[in-house]
Amino acid sequence: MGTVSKALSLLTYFSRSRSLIGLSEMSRLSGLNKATVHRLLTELQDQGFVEQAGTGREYRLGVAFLRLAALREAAVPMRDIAMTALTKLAEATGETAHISLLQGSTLSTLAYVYSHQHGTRVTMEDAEVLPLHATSSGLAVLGFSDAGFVDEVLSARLEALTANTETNPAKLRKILAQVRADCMAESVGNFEDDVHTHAMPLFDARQSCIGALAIAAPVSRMDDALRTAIRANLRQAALRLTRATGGFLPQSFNEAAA
Amino acid sequence: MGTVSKALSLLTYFSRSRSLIGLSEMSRLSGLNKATVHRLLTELQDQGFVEQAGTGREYRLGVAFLRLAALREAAVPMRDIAMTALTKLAEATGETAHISLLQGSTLSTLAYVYSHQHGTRVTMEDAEVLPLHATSSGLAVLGFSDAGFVDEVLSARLEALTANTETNPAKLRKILAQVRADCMAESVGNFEDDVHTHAMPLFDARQSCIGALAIAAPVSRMDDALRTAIRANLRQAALRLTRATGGFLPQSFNEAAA
DNA sequence: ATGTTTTGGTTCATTATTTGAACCATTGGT
DNA sequence: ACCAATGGTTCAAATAATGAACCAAAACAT
Repeated sequence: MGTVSKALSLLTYFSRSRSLIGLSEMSRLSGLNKATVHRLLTELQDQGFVEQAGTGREYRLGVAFLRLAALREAAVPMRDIAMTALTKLAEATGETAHISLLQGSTLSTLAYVYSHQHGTRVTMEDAEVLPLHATSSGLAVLGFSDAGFVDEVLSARLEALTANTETNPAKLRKILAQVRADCMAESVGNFEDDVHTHAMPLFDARQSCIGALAIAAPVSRMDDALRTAIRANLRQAALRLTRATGGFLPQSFNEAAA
Repeated sequence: MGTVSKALSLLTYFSRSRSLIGLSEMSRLSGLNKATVHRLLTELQDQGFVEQAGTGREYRLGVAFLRLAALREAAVPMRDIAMTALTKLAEATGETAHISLLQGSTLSTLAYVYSHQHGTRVTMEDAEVLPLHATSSGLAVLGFSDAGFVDEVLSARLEALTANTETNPAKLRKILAQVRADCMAESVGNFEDDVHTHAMPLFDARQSCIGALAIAAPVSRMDDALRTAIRANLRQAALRLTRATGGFLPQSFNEAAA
């Protein structure tokens, strides 16, 4: 594994619940020698990608990400376009709309918008990590990812997060076939009880799946009319979002959507 | 120079006006061999830090920055806090408020807020690059940066952007001494004609200066009352912003501010 | 107060990775 | 049709990275 890849992979150990990581802890998480981790983190720190904070001089993500994210948004206003799409989706459906991006073998929530039409709603958190096998967003992504990646994900230990979570790889493959046929994933109580979600994949300029757009609603509100509205609005919004951010739909998606 | 540093330094060549860079172009900009650049960019691409787009398969910043910026904001909501501070500053002063972060030897605009109290205003652009020697933000940063960095900046070729731009290193050092005494930088027509700006430095958890908070107004509106209001509001907002994002003021700043 | 464990950090002989001149196929310009 | 520039690849030689062993300080347990 290249040195640059090693350094960048250290960044993936940061999460919402683990925003500060010490040197020894990072060594344990990554399996790399403490001296190696120290050197890699020092190079990341010199360029502002991590910084030290906290009492024990733990590391956290640095301000370079804010800067470069702003630069990336100036070039491809993906988050801005996503916020517009999410707002419209939330208004049109009355439910929570969110977008997440692929990070390794998980999804990271980029943004979400709540609807205020009801007294209850499905809640999200910034940068929340979503598993691939147990969410509609994850299934949408897997449905349009290359076979090697799907194999890798399905051969890992799949955690049952609710009584409903599907963890049988053969059954998941069948679900993925359906996702490909529908160009949409649907999930009921797989990740959280009483939550019914729909998701569609998003693609980049090279037709690679990079994330998903999703709508989450309480099961109790999901009648046929709501489901039809969600499916129609989500389809339109996801296709528009991929195109608006300079992405292209893969052939397999186009064929199934026809 | 370490391999990781080399790879990350490639990212700094992207700018608002140069969001797509081809392999050969990046080789010329960085002075690195084309094969080396290709390998470094490939490793960055594998982790989502750059992606290929455009007709000639040029590279641009990737979606990983959006994801990790969201994660960083979840941990230290600096941009969120900054937007609140900028909004208040713009309202309190009636002028354009903005925040920029240090990137190498320049500043990168992170966010800005306009006031709508007047028919005219100083305008900004997302991710706009600001020079250090010719802006109040830059002078604020230099005033509270280590001597080696100041030497490096002042020994480079300093561009005269207006007839007013100070480019004499000895004079600039005198200006920096004044910035340190005032804990604030002030600049009239140095970067743009007819624009009067004030800026204060922002610090990180290790007391390093990482950027500046600034207010820009047309020269024609800058009377004593406005100047006093700007200075008071800016001082309060900058100190609060450093503290709210877990930063600490360096000793030199505390002594001068007393 | 003392001893133990764990931490962040450093060193340098050894090992692994990176480098870049030379090359190739394709695209763009004249 | 020819030339220039592009993105991309190869692999012997060169350079950087590695990690076991070590250190001082801090945290923890008694």
